[in-house]
Amino acid sequence: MAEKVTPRSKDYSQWYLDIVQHAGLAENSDVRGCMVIKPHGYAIWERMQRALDRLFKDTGHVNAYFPLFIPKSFLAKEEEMAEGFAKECAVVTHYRLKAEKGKGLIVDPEARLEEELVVRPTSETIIWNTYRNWIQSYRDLPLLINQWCNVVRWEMRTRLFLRTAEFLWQEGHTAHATQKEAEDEALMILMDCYRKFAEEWMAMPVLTGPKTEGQKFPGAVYTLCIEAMMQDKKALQAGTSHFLGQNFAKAFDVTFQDQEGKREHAWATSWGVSTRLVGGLIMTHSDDHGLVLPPRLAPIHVVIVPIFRKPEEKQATCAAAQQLADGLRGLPVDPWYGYEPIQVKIDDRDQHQPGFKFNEWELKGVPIRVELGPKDLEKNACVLARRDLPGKEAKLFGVPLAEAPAKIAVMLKEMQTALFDRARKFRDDNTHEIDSYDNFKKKIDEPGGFFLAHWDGTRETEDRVSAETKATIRCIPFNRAKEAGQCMVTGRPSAGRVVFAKAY
RNA sequence: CGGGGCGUAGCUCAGCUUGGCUAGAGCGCAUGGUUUGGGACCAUGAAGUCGCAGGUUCGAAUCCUGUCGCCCCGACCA
Repeated sequence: MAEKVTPRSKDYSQWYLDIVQHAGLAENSDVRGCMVIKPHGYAIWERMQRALDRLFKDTGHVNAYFPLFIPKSFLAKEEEMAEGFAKECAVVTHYRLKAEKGKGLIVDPEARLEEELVVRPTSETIIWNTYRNWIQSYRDLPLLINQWCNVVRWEMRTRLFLRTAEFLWQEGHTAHATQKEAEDEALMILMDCYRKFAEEWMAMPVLTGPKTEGQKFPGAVYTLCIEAMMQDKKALQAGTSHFLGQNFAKAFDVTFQDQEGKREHAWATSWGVSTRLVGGLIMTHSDDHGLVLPPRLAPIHVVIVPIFRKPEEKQATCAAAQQLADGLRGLPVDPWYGYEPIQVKIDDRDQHQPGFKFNEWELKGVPIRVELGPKDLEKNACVLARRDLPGKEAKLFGVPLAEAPAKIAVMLKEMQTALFDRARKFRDDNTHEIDSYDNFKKKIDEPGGFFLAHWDGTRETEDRVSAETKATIRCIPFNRAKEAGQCMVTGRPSAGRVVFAKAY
């Protein structure tokens, strides 16, 4: 058997690249650092978008669109942000090319922009500059806006989905009349949208809590995050929600009159998740056979492989497959599947043998495979295989065709739960309390994982750990035990344990 | 940006050390036939500016210089 996927145990990075390539998710483009998202990868992102968009809408947000280009002076207005993003901005300096004999196209030196434009690395500045005109009164608040777009951050080192120079994301930007309302918003987005989406749709368990001062978003008062553990036990920041205080309102002079007629600066939040989630999805569930997709995000839920050799067998099995597909599509539409009927594919290609098809659909991560051959038809039955339970042993034989649609619907839900439970067990099994820094240094690489340790709360200590071990504080979990202790590095008092890990 | 590795057909790679005649293989692809319950087989065929640009040479995939890109490690990074 020609194995296409490098086993995780042999080379985790190569395994990841193999999955991305062989499942047809994305490839590197000829533009440095920029990827082409292929149809199967984009379909997953579309399903993520749809679920997230619904969560945002259900919590009162609306979509809008702001420009790709940001005047350099806007970016400069919020000092922390300017500093944070300066090193990774693409800049537009000219607005015209010209054809020159022998040289082809050259940048027209006559066409220099009066003010250079930055390709958005994030849109707080252009949006708050716009909000100045939109916000006059407390009656204009809250303003709850999201946008789906691309952003560019000129990264030194890129990895498909996980870190690319251009990526797709959503960024929410809200304005509020009070500090409390803005803080509630940042928390609500984190817990009711991001955590909920990660756990219930992606089946990816996440820790929730604030970042440390050193890890927060430039321009934020504080940053909340969802943080997940990948199968190599490294952490992935999967989403962030920022309380921005009045920093941007002040930088862009956004004020409103409150009920007493007083002028106040508006309070802000911003929050985002990106195509990085696709990388997280891969690294949470997939195995050495290929991609494993949680049913709620799978572009195809069920593939039916009719098995035949003679034309009359093809005719019979394909007809049965069609009938089964109709049965599945005819199930009551359940928002659980992503706001549309179950997606079914019949693979009736006759240039490939069934075994080939089984492997191919496993590589692509289709949650349920139905095998339907002459022997099954004799019994009016089919064979069901769940993607996360590989091997012949796990197949369900002799499932009556009449019962298959209902059975498959149940299996999809069971698989979703099983993936989440397995991922959570993996994370919990690889999360350790630790009190000795020497011990920590020994264990951070092998076995690795999340380490719950006391920390004195200082930037210096965090930087020292980072410099000495490459591990960072991923999050100060909301649900940590109330347990005073001593910093594992300095021995100074600590209010509770934080999560140290190596991260993507 | 520093260290290392690699760029030859869509993919994986051989050939390079020691320059030479028509640049190869496997997979994939096309056509025909036999097959078909876990990656079938036979036959025929299409497909490569040897990453790019210079240079050395009678002659460069092969040697030299430069350059671009990818991968790994570091630095950097929400």
